[in-house]
Amino acid sequence: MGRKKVEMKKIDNETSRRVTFSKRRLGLFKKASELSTLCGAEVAIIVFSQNGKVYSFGHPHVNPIVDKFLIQSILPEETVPEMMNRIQGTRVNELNQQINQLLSDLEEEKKRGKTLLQHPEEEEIMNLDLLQLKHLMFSMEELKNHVINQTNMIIGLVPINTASSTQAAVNNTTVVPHGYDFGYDFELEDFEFLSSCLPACI
Amino acid sequence: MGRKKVEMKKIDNETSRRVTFSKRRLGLFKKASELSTLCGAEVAIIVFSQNGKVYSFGHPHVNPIVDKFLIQSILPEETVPEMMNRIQGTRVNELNQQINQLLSDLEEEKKRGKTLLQHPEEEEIMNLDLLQLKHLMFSMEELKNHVINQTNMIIGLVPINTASSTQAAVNNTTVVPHGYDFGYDFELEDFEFLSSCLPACI
DNA sequence: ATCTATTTATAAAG
DNA sequence: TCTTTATAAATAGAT
Repeated sequence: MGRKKVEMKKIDNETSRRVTFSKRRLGLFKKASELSTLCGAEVAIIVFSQNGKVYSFGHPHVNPIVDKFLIQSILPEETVPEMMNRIQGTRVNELNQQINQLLSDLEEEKKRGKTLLQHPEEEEIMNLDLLQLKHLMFSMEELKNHVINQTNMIIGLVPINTASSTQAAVNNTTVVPHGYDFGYDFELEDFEFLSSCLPACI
Repeated sequence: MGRKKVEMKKIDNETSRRVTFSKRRLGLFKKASELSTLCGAEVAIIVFSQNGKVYSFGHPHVNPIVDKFLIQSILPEETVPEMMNRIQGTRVNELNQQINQLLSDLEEEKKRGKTLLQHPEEEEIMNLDLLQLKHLMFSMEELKNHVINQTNMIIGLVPINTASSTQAAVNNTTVVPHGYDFGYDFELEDFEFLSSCLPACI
């Protein structure tokens, strides 16, 4: 796209390499911006120059997209679009309120010496929310392991584990000591434990 | 770049929006690939379609660039290029060996009832490595808080904290209970604690 | 998916 | 670095 066709290999001349980097970086960001505007997509770009300087672009913002990507890349593929739809359509604190409601319902039921699970209709609601919580716990546990593995790799403290994010990291602290891989035959205590540790479990 | 100039607003027609998304996404990735090749840069792109489907590009790989960005965005700006240079030039396990060496040196010194700090030359080496460790601890603590805040924001459990990554997250577990913000008047135990918890401290 | 008319990006020059 | 300009590349609309 210029006076001459350029060969697709690293530009030898330092000066023209820098010039090309500047021009094309801006061009790339412009293209990303257009893609975002025209198609309603979220785009994040991270560029490190050869000198280690960082440039980033994000519409609307880089970090939320990066975080979404990290979670996305960890979750089983088929659950992701549903989860994202649910999350994006959820007002802040709405899920929190749901959990609080469930917990106080639960508390009331316990006082009456019953469980919600004895009511078929409420059982279904409960299972739905437990499934969501289970997925969240899974994603956060995996995210933690991913971050640990990647950070270790980056700082070179342990040998590179090529299958990092899908394997559990070697770590001897148990953040979620129990109730993590429960099925539908869960204990009520597990549910309370899960809810209480959600904001601090990473 | 086509038969007609297009207005820079979201394309109304669903079909042509999808077509444009496909075409331009590929174009964007191609541009990124060229930038990377021509200029020796590292480029990562994350795209979410309007339907929440994720597409990513990374040269050489997405995740290492994303992780580098997360750490980069947390560290004080002036230390980053040096740190990255040091990290990139360090063979895997080299830093680990350095730490082990320091720890065994430390053990020997303790047996003799002395500390390395009494030797000016060794003190300097020690201070350098402690500074590095301190920065690492700082970055990891901040990274953890960042991930906690962003995840909470994403899943909507707590109100959005707009200054997330630079503020400590509200969390009542203390991952690093002491020795985190130490200066040069540190305790030897702190150094051992730091080293021992590095792989598990996120 | 493939084809072109056009627009856009950009290499080289100023 | 900033502008200009000739040309390569990307792509909008059509098939």
